[in-house]
Amino acid sequence: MYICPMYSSELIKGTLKTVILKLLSDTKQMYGYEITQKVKELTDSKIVITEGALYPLLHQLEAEGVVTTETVNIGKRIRKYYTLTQTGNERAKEKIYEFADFIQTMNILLDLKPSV
Amino acid sequence: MYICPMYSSELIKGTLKTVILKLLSDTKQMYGYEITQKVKELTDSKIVITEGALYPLLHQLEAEGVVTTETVNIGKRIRKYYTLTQTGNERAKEKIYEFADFIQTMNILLDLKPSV
DNA sequence: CAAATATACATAAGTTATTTATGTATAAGC
DNA sequence: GCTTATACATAAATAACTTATGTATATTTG
Repeated sequence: MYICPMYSSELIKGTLKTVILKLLSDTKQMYGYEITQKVKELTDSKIVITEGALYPLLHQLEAEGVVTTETVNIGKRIRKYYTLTQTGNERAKEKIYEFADFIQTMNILLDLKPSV
Repeated sequence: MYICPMYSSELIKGTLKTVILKLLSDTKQMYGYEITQKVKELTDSKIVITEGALYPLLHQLEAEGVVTTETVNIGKRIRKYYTLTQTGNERAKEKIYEFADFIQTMNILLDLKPSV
C-alpha cells in the first residue's frame, strides 16, 4: 500500500500563516501545541508544523496585532491561548481567499481538473 | 473593477520548480525568457518569475540531470533551450502529482469546496 | 516505580531559496 | 536616438524555515 509522505517543505512553506489563521478563525482560541496536533491530524501527517516554525510566527502575529494572547496555568504548566483580533479575522479571510485564487491559477498552469 | 495583484511571494515560493517542469513536459523545448513570459501570460501576471530565481534553478536542474541544454544563435544573441531528460519527465510527473495531492489536503484544511 | 513518551513553551545557529541589484549585449519600436 | 524588449548571468542581501538545543511538567507503559 502506498503511504503518502509529507509534502516537500518547499511546498508547505508559505502556507503556514494561512493555515494558522484559518484554524483560529474556526476555533476562536487555540494554543500552539494544539495547532500542531490539529494540523497533523487533519492532514494525516502530510503537513507537520515544527515548533521552530510555529512559535516565532505566532509571536510575529501578536506583534502585528493579528492575535491576542492569554496565558493559562494547567497544573504547573502553562498554555498560551491565541485569539484573532478583528484585524486578524479580516487577515484570515484575505489569506484564505488569496490561496483559493492561487489554487485556481495553479490548476490552469498545471492542467489539473477543478475537482483534482 | 478589482484587479487581482500578484500572489504573495511566500505563496509562490516552492511552486517554481513544479511550474517549470510542467511547462517543459508540455512544450519539450523552451528557453528561460520564454518560460518567464509564458507563466506571466498564463497567470495574467499573478505569477511573475524573476531572472534571479529562474536561471539559478535552471542551472541546478541541469546539474541534476533533469534537463539538457542546447544553445542556439539568434542573430548575434544567444538562446539556451532546455529539454527534459527521461529522469526529468518522471520528476515532472511526481511534482505535479504531489502538488495536486497538496491542493486536496489544503482544500480540506481550509474548507474550500473542490471546485473553488 | 523508573523510563519513555507526550505535553508545552522558547530561542538560536545554520541552511536554503528567494529578492533585489547589477552587469553585459543585441533587437525592435517610436 | 532613446526607450523598451529580448536574453543571458551572477552576487549580495534578505527572509523563512529546519535542525538543534533548552527547560519543565504530565502521562503512559513495562
